[in-house]
Amino acid sequence: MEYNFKELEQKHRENWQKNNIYEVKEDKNKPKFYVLDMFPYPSGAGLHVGHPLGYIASDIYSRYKRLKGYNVLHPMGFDAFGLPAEQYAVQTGQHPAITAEINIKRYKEQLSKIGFSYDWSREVRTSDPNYYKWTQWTFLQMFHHWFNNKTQKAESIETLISEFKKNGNTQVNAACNDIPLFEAAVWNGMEDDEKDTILMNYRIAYRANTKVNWCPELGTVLANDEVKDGVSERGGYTVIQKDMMQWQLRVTAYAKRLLTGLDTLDWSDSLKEMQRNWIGRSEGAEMFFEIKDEDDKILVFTTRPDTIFGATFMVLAPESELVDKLTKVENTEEVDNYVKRAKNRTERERMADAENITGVFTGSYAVNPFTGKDIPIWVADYVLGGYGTGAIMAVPAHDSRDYAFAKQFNIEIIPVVEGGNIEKESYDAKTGKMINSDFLNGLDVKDAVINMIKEIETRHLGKRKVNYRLRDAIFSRQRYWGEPFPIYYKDGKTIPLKENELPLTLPEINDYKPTETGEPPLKRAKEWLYDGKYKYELSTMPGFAGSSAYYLRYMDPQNDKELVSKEANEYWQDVDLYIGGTEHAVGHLIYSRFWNKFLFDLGLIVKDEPFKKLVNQGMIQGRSNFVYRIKNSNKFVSYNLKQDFEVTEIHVDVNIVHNDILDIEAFKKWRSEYEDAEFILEDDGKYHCGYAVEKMSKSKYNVVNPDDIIEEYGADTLRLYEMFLGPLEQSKPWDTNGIEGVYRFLNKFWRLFFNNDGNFNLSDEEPTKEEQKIIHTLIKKVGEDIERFSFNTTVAAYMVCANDLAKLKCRKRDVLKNFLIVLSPFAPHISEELWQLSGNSGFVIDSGFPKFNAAYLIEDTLKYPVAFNGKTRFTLELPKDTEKAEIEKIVLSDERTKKRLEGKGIKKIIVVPGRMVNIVI
RNA sequence: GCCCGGAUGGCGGAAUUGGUAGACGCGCGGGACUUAAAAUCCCGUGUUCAGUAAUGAACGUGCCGGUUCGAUGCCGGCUCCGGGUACCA
Repeated sequence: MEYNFKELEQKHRENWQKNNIYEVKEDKNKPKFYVLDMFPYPSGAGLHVGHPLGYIASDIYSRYKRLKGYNVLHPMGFDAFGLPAEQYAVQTGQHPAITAEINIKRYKEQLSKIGFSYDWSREVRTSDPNYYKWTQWTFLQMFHHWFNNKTQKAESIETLISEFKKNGNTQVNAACNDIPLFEAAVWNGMEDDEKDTILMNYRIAYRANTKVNWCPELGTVLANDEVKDGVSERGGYTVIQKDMMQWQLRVTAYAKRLLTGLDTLDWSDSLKEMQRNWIGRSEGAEMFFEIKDEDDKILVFTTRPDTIFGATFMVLAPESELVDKLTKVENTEEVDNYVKRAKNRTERERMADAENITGVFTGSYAVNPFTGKDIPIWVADYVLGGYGTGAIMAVPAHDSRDYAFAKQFNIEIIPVVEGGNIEKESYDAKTGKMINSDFLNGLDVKDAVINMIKEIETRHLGKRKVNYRLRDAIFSRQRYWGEPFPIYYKDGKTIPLKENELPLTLPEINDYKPTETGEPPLKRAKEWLYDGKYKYELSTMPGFAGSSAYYLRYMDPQNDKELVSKEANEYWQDVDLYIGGTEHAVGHLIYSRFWNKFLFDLGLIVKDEPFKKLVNQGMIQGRSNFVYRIKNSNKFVSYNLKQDFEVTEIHVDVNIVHNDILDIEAFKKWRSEYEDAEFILEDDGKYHCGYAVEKMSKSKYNVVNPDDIIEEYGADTLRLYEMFLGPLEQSKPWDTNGIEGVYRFLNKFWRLFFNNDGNFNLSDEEPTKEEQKIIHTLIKKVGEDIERFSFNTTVAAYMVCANDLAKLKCRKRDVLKNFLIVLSPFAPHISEELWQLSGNSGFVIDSGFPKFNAAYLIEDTLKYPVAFNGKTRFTLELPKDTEKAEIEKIVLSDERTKKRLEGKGIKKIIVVPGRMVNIVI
């Protein structure tokens, strides 16, 4: 019987589905295990061979855990809101819901062929009103809560109101916007809309004026993580800074918890580091500098309070409110021009221009509170409005940017830390002894910082302060294809919908472009009003809204009363294993953690962190092939002969190249222009192509479609080969050439179950000791390797085992049963077929992982490598329990040792029992 | 610039704790079976040198240096590649 993968794979997939074997329910008798993939955004292009890598890995782990007796939750769904479907809608007028539906269908088709063990009954789609009802609901909760810094928790806005009634806001320590203090009497005397305005400054979901990344081409704002190098991540369009009224989420309130929480997670160091950098905690002091002859003060943040004695000037960001106040009449024109120019520049221009040092003097002076000296106040764009206080004290001797500025404008440079040579450059290191610094002189930098902060606090100049780089998340998008805000506006007031009014569904419109006046597309929905009268919020939520809590929804996807029921959440708790790409390191993975912590504060879920362990699969790169056309001709020269000609390198479709040999006939048919192409071949009569590893993309003709691989080799081969390519977390190129190897292995494995006449035939004989050793080595290795996500070596172990058993012509039922079970996480179809042919009942996934028996692996003898000066020269087989002295004796009496020792004395001999022998001569 | 990874045969990669470097697979070379091909099976395959040969020797994990009886792995200094991030005070 042949290994007919096509037939058997389809048969079993249908059978699995018919029997719902991947559906799971809460089961208190079994330990739970939750394995999650980052759900895909279904694009029009479909899957290429790089996409399923992580899905295959998580599927293997899920199946393995299930074999080990766990109740495994392994769901899949679709992130269906988003920009590409909307842009397609703008171009063609096709409703994005239709585009999304088509793409999802295609994705599901492709995914289903790979044989994943998803519980599709739990599928979620972010664009489904029954799903986004809960996205809107969570938003409302954020609207109704504030963050108490004292308890480090979100609390109901009602607690805040009753506190205002009693004491005003004087004793409240909240994560909030800048707001003046007021007493209870003032609060109680306010009109309702005044109160609303005040409260808006405290809400976790709040609406405020802020500087945003505005992308004119896309007609929408973007979050910081959606902007890369000053252009939009999607599309690469210019992004400018603009002030706008926007909904925002107070992620910054959670900065501390987001940071400390990282220590409890089993994530890669690089990923944690990325999050730490993004959160950007820096410790220092905030302090005031008095203005000379004025009543005003400048508040600055510094991480180097120890260097205040070297602060010889101050710099304001062009955006700073102080600029106008502090600019002297005679400097007004110059400063205004400078500020105007700075404001009109895009992020990108500012970055490109970073080496150009610019700035203008305001005419005002501040007083250095420690030296008493007057120091000039400048405006320069190297100080950012959005970080710290938008103003700095500049210490040119110990900050490279201040140094460059001082050199440019001839400002005094006073060294206050011993170390560098400030003639040439600033000395930025935080080590050395203080000088020129009065009471700090002689102290180390570390101690000087502590002493200085103490002094600043005693003299009431300022206080210790921790600053974060993290910004609140801008939550409005001026687009159509997203979740509507459950908010309407009435008489200037912002009113949330009630829970029973959810979901607020997206209305139909006839044109998906922004309006002529630049308002969001929802403006076109004329009849879309609350109670027929009041305007809804017209912007929609960003992409990360729907993906921030989908892992909770999978626990209880059909619940229409709650986001997730208490029972379901208490059972499934959190994600034990999350697999996905690193591109979400600072976007989705920060927002999700924030979202989760918020829901945790409300007591709705039991875990503070959503993703216990996270594994980032590496990118699968493309492997492109090239042909070389001789210039001004239609003649192509083979790779190794091309140096004799002037040639153009041309990408050629990898699907018509095999082992870098071009299929010339297929090439001629590929493009009409190549129909009459001529070729200069090598001695072997073949055309050899060049190759390069680059990103997989259509334009490089190196895209490989998993459907084609499955058609030719089957899903099991695809699954094994994707894992065999290399370590999961590493980037590696896809090269279809190697796939024959795993395909051969599966055929070999198949043949183990058949006799010479090709009939299925297993023997019920007792396995020999040798056979037991082979299979138990495999059982041990597979368990260990899967646990540490070393899937490429697992595949190697299967091959070794199959080779060994084939050599022994072993057809023992006992042995092969274990083999097919341990293979089943990687190759579920073939395993299922052989499981059933072997006469077993049920499905292989419920068979239970075989128990490893160490007794079969015990050896009577050990092979000792004998090394001379650390280089192994021969090996010696000795009984396992040979004593150290005995080993030494045997080694020394060996002929080969004697030969090596001729004329030389032994300096030392090292014997490590059970390991090796090393002789130093 | 800063932070985090990485570099091993012609290629993808293995070596789990400092103990036989190159598992497994691809490719390549040779052979068996076959009228032939495919499939399958067997042998060889890091480099260099010596030898008719069996075999033997030297070198070898990006580079330079160190620790150690012993280093792909640890330490110091570089080079190159990938990723992240940036006038963040």
